[in-house]
Amino acid sequence: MPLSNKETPEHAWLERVAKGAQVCACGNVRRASRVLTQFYDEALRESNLRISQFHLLARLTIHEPITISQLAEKLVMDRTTLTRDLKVLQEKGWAKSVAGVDQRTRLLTITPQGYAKFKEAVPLWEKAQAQVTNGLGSERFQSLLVHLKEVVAATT
Amino acid sequence: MPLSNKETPEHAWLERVAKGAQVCACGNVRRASRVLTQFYDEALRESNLRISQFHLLARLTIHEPITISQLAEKLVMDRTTLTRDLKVLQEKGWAKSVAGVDQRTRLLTITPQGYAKFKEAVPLWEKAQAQVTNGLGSERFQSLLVHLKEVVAATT
DNA sequence: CAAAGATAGGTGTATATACTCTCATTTATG
DNA sequence: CATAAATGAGAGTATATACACCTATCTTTG
Repeated sequence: MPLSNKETPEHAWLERVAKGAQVCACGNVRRASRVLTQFYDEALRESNLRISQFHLLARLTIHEPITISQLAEKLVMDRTTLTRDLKVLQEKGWAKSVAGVDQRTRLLTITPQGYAKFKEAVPLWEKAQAQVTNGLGSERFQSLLVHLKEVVAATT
Repeated sequence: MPLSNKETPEHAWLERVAKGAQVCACGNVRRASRVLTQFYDEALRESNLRISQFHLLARLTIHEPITISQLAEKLVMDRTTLTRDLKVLQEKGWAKSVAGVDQRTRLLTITPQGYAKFKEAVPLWEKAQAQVTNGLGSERFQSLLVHLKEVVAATT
C-alpha cells in the first residue's frame, strides 16, 4: 500500500519548513498591513477617504508642487503605482497635475477640495491612531516604528 | 493681494498635521510591506513564485485539507481575496479544491507540482529571510515580530 | 548643431486586496 | 416536515501594487 502524501518523509520535511516560514518577515508585515489597512479604512469610512488616499493627500500638502517620481521616492513606492493612485485622486477632484518647465515632468498639487477632504478626515485618523498607540503602549509603538524604518533601510 | 494657499493659516495648520501623519502606524507598515514584498519577490524571481504565493503554499502544506474560510481566518485575510489568490494557484496547477461533505464548502489541497514548486523556492526564501534577520540583528528582528503580532491583536 | 544617450512619464498586463450583493446549502424552528 | 435563519462561497466593482515596454523630451557629445 503506497504512502499518502501526508505520510511521506518528503511531506514531513516540507511541513516542518512551512511552519518555519511562519516567522517570515514579509508575511508578518503583510498580515499587519492588511489588518491595519482595514482598521484605518473603517475609521475613515464616513469621510469617503481610504487611508492610502489620506497618506497621498498628506504628502501633497507638505511637498506640493512635486513630480511623480519625486513623490514616489518619498513614499518608497513604484512610480507607475503612484500614477494609478493619483488618477483616482484626480478623478475625484482632490489633486491635479500640470506640465512643469521640463515638459517631461508633471507637477502635482492638491486642490482646495483636496484640502477640505483631508481636513475632514484628520480627526478620524487621529482617533484610529490613538487606538493603536494606546493598544500597544507608547514605548512599544515607538519601538515598532523604529524597527519598521530599520527593516525598510535594510532592504532598500 | 490674496494670500496663496501656502501662506494661509489654514495651510500652515494642515501642513503641521500632515507632518504628524508621517508617524501613522498604517502608513509605516504599508511602506514596509511594499519594500519587503519587492525584496522577497526579487529573491524568489527565478522560481517564478511570488512571496504571497509562497505563503499560501506553505499554509496549504501545513493545513490541507482546509476550507477557504478557515484558511482566510488563519491568514487574517478577507475570504473573497483568498478565493481570487487561490484561483491563480489553481490555474498554475499548484493547488486544487473539491467539494466537501458539506456541499457548501470547498476543501483546498496542494498538488504534487505545488509541493515541488514550494520546495524549489525554500532555499531562495531562506536566503532572503537571512538577509533581513542579519540586517536587523536577531534581537531586533524578534522584537519586530512580537510588535507586529501585538498590533494585529490590538486591531483585529 | 545633429545624433546618441539619459530621463520623466504612461500603458499593457498580472496579481493582491476587500466590500457588497447574490446563490446554494445547511441548520434551526414552528 | 416546511419554512425561516444561518452559513459558505462566488461575482461585480473598485483600488493598490509593480514589472516590462514604449514615447516624448532633455542633455551630452562628436
